[in-house]
Amino acid sequence: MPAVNSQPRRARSGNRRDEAARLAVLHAADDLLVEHGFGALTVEAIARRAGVAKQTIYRWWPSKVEILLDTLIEDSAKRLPVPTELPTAGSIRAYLRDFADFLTEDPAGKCLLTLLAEAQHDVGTAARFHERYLEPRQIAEREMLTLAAESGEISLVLDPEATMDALLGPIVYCALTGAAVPGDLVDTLVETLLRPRA
Amino acid sequence: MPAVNSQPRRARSGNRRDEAARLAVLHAADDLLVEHGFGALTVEAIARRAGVAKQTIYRWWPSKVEILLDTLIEDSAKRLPVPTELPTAGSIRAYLRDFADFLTEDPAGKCLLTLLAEAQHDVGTAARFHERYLEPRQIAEREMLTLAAESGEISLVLDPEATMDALLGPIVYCALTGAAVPGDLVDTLVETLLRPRA
Amino acid sequence: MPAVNSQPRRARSGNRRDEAARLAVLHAADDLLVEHGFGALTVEAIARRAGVAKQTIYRWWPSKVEILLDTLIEDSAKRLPVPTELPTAGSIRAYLRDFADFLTEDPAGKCLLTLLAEAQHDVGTAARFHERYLEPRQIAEREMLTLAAESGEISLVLDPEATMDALLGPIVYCALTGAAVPGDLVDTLVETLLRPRA
Amino acid sequence: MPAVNSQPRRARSGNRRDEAARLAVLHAADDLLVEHGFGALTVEAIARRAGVAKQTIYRWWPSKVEILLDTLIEDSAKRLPVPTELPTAGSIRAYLRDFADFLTEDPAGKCLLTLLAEAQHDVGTAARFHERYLEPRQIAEREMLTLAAESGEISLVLDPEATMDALLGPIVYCALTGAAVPGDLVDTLVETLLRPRA
DNA sequence: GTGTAACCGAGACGGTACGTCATGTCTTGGC
DNA sequence: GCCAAGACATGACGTACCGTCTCGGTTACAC
Repeated sequence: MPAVNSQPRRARSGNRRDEAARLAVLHAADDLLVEHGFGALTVEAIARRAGVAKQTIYRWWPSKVEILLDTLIEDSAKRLPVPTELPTAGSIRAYLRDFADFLTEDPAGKCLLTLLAEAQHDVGTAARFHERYLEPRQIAEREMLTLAAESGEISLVLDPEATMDALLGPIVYCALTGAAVPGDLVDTLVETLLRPRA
Repeated sequence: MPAVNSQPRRARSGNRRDEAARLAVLHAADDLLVEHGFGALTVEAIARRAGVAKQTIYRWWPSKVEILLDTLIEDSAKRLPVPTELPTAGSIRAYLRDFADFLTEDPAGKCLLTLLAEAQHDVGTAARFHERYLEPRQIAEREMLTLAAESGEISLVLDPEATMDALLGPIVYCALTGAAVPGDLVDTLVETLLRPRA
Repeated sequence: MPAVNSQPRRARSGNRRDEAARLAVLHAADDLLVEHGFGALTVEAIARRAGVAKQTIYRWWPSKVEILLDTLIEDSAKRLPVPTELPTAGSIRAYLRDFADFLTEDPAGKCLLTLLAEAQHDVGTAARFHERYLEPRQIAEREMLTLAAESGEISLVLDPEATMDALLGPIVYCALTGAAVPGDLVDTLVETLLRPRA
Repeated sequence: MPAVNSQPRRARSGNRRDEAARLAVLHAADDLLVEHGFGALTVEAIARRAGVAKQTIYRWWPSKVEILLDTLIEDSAKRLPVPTELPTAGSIRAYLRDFADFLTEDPAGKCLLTLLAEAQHDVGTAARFHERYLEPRQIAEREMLTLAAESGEISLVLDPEATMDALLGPIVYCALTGAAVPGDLVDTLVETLLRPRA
């Protein structure tokens, strides 16, 4: 199926950026990634699938990694907001469980794992991934922990940064190795590292 | 530089496999990976660097991933043995610290991260990586925990598998994100998840 | 020497075929053939010599044989037209002498011999060589003989096809064996097989 | 079918040349040539087919061309002797007809055409082909014509060399272009160029 | 209205690497 | 010393993508 969806697509907007093309590229990239893996995610394949010229991709994205980053950032803002307003042990636990589900079930989770992987292969990817995704999220997560600690909801054993590594690390590691995240793992870590009130 | 090292190389033994070529390929692959990253790790570049014909590589390895696996398995048997003989909380903690050093400092650690990453991109790689590296190691690690628990050295809060995920996950996650592994993180996790005697 | 010649080469016309590249390939192929023989005529060498990417060759020609056919057809239309307008014994004799010179001296003659040879090695080549070069030319040659006979210029002893075989065969055979075509051979054959008027 | 024929082949003769291997190579080469064409005639394929090691071929023949030459020389001595004892117009005509049959029907004729073709591609082959096959035969053929002329059996219009070119050329040309040799062509040429007695 | 400028699809181009095949040389070990 | 077996360095094969480039065609905005 080459193009996007039914409508005539003749909304081509002259000298403005074509939003339909932008979405077609984003969806094509994600579809290819989920269906055939990163190996099949070539710019030519994306262009083919999206019904778009290769040049249109290169005009707007410096690399296919940036396409995935766009997808990831949009999707994880929607699907996985960091609870920074009055966070409690409960909302943090829920966030971690959502994160586990996101990684193992959502197409955009595949996207995150892929970018984390590609960042190991290429320093440019690593830099952009940190800059655009990882660091903003880590800042929000640390704020979440700090606020919860200040409001007395939790009591940290380690500093916020190490705590988040200890909480997220096992989830990411399970996802990377294809294992399910053990249910009581998250609970136990929350219990021992956050020491929730009461 | 065609590498190899000093000795006359005339150990090429007729219709037997050339051990010098095998080592040259392994070292060339590791060197290229460390120096220029996975992107520069092409079969042609390995052959060039090793002073070996491309066909010689394809004769013995089905893919460059398998070359890295060979390197990883040999090196991590040497550098990172799982302490399965009379394990104690101390030896387990030492193992985890060695693991963190291995990942962040050793060339072969780069190799492990690369394979873990490439396994996200390609299901074949994932299968081989699990089969040849991850599962044998996980079995040994679970045995380590079980023996230590049975001998009363430690007392597990979670089952062995989840425990290892909780211990290794943060270390791997830090390595993947380029962060140093916080020193007290390992200690705290050992303390709370293994509950060492006395 | 990447060849091409003086003009700015910026005639590359977007998504249209690059005529400069086409000519560079044709000339590179012919040059290599004449200088180093068919054995050195690899697609890679042609690409190198023409200053062109290998894929550009494969995009337009299914094989190096087809490149030679293109050269041969263009050159022999220029250098060796079949005299089909009011042919006489004299013009036919001149055609045969031109043919002998073409085979033994012209670079494109080398091309014809090479294709005739390669047609012995490969049935696909044989088919294309007949289809694109040999048959059209044979048709023209038979027409030449028929017209000359009908206008009373010559009187055939054998049918046109056998006559052409008897006339061309010795010339081709001499060229194949590296011998000069004896001067009186052509004359004698014309005399005895065409029986010119007066 | 890897090997040659039934008998145990265990006549392998220690430090003398293995005649069975020699014949196996010759036959394998000819079979491959006839069955799959010159393109499939690789040294590896010959070795495989003959059940012989590659080195055994390289030990005795400098190239696959020399293998074909061996076959051709043996076969054409048997199948196509030049009638140099009391040649007549009739025996010469018979020789030409045999030659036509040999070229178009006999496996060894395929061999001759192939060598003639390969000689166009490679100067080394051309030299060896002339030296070992073509020149000895041309000498015998000229002697045939000279003897017949001296004994008054025929009367030459052209010198012997040009005459043989004129007689053989059309036959070879027809074979090369895949055409049948017209029956009356040989007769007419014999009639006009040899002018048989009475 | 009519340039004109930026977008778009299409796709040719010079490259690099892929994985395969045949070359001719070499060495082992058996006979 | 010959042989089967087969590893080796070399280099061409034909394919897939890379990222750059021009072409022609299509709006949308400025004049």
